[in-house]
Amino acid sequence: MSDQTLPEKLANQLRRDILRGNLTPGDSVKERAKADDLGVSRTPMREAIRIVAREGLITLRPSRSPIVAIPDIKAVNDDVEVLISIEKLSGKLACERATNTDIDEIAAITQHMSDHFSTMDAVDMFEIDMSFHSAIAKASHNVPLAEIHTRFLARLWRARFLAAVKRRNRSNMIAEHTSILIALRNREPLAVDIAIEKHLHQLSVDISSVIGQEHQNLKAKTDQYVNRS
Amino acid sequence: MSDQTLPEKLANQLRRDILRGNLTPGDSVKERAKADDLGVSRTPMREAIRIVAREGLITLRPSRSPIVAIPDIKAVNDDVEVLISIEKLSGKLACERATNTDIDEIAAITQHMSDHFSTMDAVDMFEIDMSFHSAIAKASHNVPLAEIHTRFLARLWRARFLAAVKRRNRSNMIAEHTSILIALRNREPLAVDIAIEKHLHQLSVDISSVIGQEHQNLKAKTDQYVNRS
DNA sequence: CAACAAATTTCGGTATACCATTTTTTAAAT
DNA sequence: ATTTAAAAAATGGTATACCGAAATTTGTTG
Repeated sequence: MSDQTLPEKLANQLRRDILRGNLTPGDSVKERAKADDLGVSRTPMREAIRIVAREGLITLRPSRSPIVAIPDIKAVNDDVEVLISIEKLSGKLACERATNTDIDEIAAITQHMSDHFSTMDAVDMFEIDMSFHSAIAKASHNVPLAEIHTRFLARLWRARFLAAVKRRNRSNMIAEHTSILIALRNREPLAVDIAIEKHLHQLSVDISSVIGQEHQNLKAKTDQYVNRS
Repeated sequence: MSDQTLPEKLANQLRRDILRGNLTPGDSVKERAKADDLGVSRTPMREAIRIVAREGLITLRPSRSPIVAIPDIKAVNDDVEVLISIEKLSGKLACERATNTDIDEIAAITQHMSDHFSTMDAVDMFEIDMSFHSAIAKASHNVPLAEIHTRFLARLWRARFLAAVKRRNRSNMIAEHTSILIALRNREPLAVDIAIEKHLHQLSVDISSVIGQEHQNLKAKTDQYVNRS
C-alpha cells in the first residue's frame, strides 16, 4: 500500500499508541520528541497531531504541548448521543439504498463474528464490531455521513475498547447485530431504528460505567500523590 | 480579539475569498503564492488550507495544487441530508436542555431578522440565518454535535449563499424560523422536528436548483473553450 | 528552610531551505 | 507544422533554523 501519506501514517501510529495504552490520557505529545522517536521532522508530525486532535483523541492547547485527551463522562455521553443519531440515519438510508452486496457483506461480518466469538479475544472482537458498524455507514451511500461516522467511532475508540474488554455477555451482542441485519434485509427502517437504538444504548451503558470507573482510579492515584509527603 | 490563531485567520480569509467568488471552483490554491499574497510563510498557510479542505471547500490532491472544490450535486444533497439530521437532533435535545436564555437568544435573532429583513442585503441575511441555526445547535448543549453542525454549515456555505442571493421569498423564511422558535419555546420535540424538516427541505430545493444551474454554466463555458479552434 | 527572582531550558509558532515529482516550456527531428 | 524529447520552472512534501512565550531550574535573600 503506502498510497497513504506520511502524516496519515504517523497519525495512525499515534492513534494506536493511545489505544494500546502506550500513551495514556493526560500524557503530553511533544512534536519534537515524537518526531525524533519516529525519525521524521516536526512538520509531518505536526500535521499528524492535528489529524488525531481533530478526531478528539488529542487536545490542543494554545502555546502548550498537546496532551492525550482526558475522556470526560459528559463528552463521551455526548459523543454516543451523536453516534446513535448518525447510525440511525445510516440505517434508514441503507434501507433505501443499500445494494444486496452491501447487505451480504454485513451478513458475512455478522456470521464471522458468530462463528468465532467463543475463541476471539477482546481486541479481535472489538475490531470486527467496528467493521460491522462501518459497513452499515458505508451502505448508506452517503459519503460525508460515513466520514463523520468514522470520526465518532474513532473518538469513542478507546472507551469502546475498554468497554469491550470488560463486557461479559457476548452472545447478547451477536443477537443485537443479527436483529439489525435482519431489519436491514427486510428494508424495514423502523425495525432498524429500534434495533440500533437498543444495541447502542447498551453500549452507552457499558461505556459510562467504564469511564466512571477510570475516573475514580485517576482520582485515587492523584490523591495518593497528594497525600505522600 | 485575535485570540484566533494565524492559521485560523488565514483560513477565514480563504473561506471568504471562495464565498465572495474571488476564488471560483476549480481554481488552484498554491500555498506559496497565497502565502506571499498575505505576507506569511508557507507553514501557517499550509495549515489554513488543510482547515478549509477539511470543511470541504478545498480539495486536496496528492502532490498537486489544492483546488477550490467543485460542488457536485450528489455531494451537496448528501451534506444537506446529514445537516437535516443533525439539526433535528439539536432541536430535540434543545427541547430538553435549552435554558430560557438560550431560547431568548434564538428569539432575539429571529426578531432582529424580522425587523430588518426588508432592508438587508443577501450577505446580511445570510449571516443572520447562519447565526439562527448555530444558536439552535448550541442550545442542544452537546458540544461535539454543535461542532459537526458548524462543519456542515460551513461546507454548505457557498451553496447556501448562492441560494440565499437568489431567494425571492424572504418572508417565508421568517415564518419558518418563527415556527421553529415557537415549537422550541413550547418544548415540543415533534413540532420542532416538523418545522425544521420543512425549513431545511426548502433549503435543499433551493440549493439543488442553484447548483444545477451553476453546473450548466460551467459546462457551457467548457464547451465554448472546446469549440474555439 | 522558604520564597521569590533571575537565568536557562523547553516547546510551539513561524520562516526558510532543500528535495522529488510534476508541469510547462523549449528545441529538435521527422 | 506536429510530435517528441529534453531541460527548465513550478509546486507540494519534508527538514531545519530561528524566535518568543512558557515552564523549569537555579541562585539568592529574608
